[in-house]
Amino acid sequence: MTHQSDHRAYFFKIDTTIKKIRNALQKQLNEAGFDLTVDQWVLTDHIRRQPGVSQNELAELTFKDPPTVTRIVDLLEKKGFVERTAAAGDRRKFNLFLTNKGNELYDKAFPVVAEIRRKGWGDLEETDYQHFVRIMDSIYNNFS
Amino acid sequence: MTHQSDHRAYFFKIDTTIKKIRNALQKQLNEAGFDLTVDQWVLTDHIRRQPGVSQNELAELTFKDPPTVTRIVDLLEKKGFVERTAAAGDRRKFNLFLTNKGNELYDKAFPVVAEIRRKGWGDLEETDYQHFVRIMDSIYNNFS
DNA sequence: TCATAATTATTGGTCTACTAACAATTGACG
DNA sequence: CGTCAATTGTTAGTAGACCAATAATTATGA
Repeated sequence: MTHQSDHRAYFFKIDTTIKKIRNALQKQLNEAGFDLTVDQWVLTDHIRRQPGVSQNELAELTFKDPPTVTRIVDLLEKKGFVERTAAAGDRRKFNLFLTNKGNELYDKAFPVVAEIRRKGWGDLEETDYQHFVRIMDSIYNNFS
Repeated sequence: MTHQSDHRAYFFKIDTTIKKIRNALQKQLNEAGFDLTVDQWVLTDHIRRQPGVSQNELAELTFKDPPTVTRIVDLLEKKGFVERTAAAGDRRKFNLFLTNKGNELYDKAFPVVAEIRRKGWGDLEETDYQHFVRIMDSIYNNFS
């Protein structure tokens, strides 16, 4: 990697790619009539898979900040998809669960999200995925 | 790519990687004492390389929205790094230039940004870069 | 020419990211 | 036990991303 111009490009390329994925997913969610943002979906997905998870755990799992999680959970709660329950044995914590409405939403939205994911990966191969993971992890770890 | 779990991961991995890069770069800019965010740097960089560029051109180059560009340019102008000049022949447009202060900032900040970029790529190879570009472009184009 | 469409930039509103500061609670330790 | 530190979650403020709507200007076409 001797050419400076190539070095400059990798930040830009990752940035534009994630924007494109987000836009495509948001557009699909909107067109399918879901009252849900991409990040709200991400939290919903984690709560579904790990019922009772706390907000701090959610922050670690999603690489979001605790204040960001607070606000997204606020919105999900206001929409009636998620409920905060006092955690047994620690009055600082909440356990998060999907409501019935939240579970219904999840069941309907999941196929839409899965389809977008499949579409984005297209006909890239298993070996591509290995390259992809190795390169992304390498960049990530170079900053850790 | 038969395993669903792998499919789900690529969005997440791109998202966490770009966050990590942004955080590292912002931290370096802060520690070096620059009054500049990452996105403000991105616009500054483009204006330096293409003096007189318009805001809409900047939006296309950076994949940002015109309103976002307006607001970032507002901040750069307020800080005295950028000036808007009425475009000759089209009173709707501005031509953007770096001020002397902006050029001085650029000269000082560039090495810091370049170092972070180099650090992030680490000892990944030229062939890795080719894989990287091919895979990112493929995902991008699958949504276009 | 003149009405209409397109372009350029802006403003307003919502959502997410990040920092800093804070309250409430819990844990650690003398 | 009682003080101090750490943890959990929240609020406030700034910045950026996106959508929708708008004003001003320019381009188009009957």
